[in-house]
Amino acid sequence: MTKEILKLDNQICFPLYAATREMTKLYRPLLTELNITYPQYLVLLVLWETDRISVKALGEKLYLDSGTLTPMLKRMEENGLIKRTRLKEDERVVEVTLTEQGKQAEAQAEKIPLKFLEQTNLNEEEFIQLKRILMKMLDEA
Amino acid sequence: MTKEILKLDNQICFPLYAATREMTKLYRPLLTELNITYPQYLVLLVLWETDRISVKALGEKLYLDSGTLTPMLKRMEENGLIKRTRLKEDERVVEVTLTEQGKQAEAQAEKIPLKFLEQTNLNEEEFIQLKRILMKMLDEA
DNA sequence: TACTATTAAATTGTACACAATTTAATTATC
DNA sequence: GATAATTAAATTGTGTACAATTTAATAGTA
Repeated sequence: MTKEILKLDNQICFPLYAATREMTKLYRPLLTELNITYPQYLVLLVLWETDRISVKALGEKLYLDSGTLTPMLKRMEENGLIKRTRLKEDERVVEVTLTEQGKQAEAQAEKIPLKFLEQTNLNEEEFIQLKRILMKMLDEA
Repeated sequence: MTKEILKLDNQICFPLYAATREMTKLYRPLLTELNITYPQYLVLLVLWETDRISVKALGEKLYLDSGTLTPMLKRMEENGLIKRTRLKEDERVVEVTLTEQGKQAEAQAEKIPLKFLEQTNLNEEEFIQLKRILMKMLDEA
């Protein structure tokens, strides 16, 4: 007899894991139009706000390390969305900036959040609660 | 000026994505003792309950396809946790079962859920709310 | 100033995750 | 009963994730 605590239905982290992947599935068709993935979309969200950012600072914002970011940013550079430049003042640092194409993608992306929301079955109250709890989880991370 | 709707802080899916990865980071040291990953842990949770299951049914439970499961199950088989057997009655189907070692791992795993909970900063009410909302998201998937 | 410590990216290697296709077996239909 | 359609896994190829290590540059210190 399996302990109740080890049953799949009693896990909290499994729905978290599954819902995240279902969520990115909803985004995927919207992002394919821009020829980007979900993590790449997050990088663009940051750059549309900040214009330029180091790989390290970007990693702190997105909870990703250079092992993930370096190859991903190289792909985005190849696709003409961003530029990677080593800083003159400190050659250890690589700064990421948007290309013209990367800047223009923002206009195209404007409709994504609403299109995503249309596909979900959560109401506003649930979104607020969900976000509050997830942010609290991330607080200690 | 970036539209408010495109700011990272205003996204709901980013905290979902980030919290999931932070959650698996908490699990990782607990699972390394058993020499398994988080998705492999989910497979074991299912098998501890059901004894035998087809790859297809497993995929439906975990929201994963054969492209992910086949290589993962092969690794688990190599590590001696499970066995993969083609059904005599229908040779298309591969059934997954636990080995002795896989069964015995359950005893070791019993302390994982509690150890995980100790590391989080959410209270019971928040866990209940979080789970309810995530399950609703998964309903439509 | 040499030497050490620290820091930021990049690299290496392993493991998901998933779209798209292929393979092999079974079922449905004529 | 032969053929077409469907089904279940496996395969192929691309893109994250992340631990661990390496490389190169800067900062700190005797």
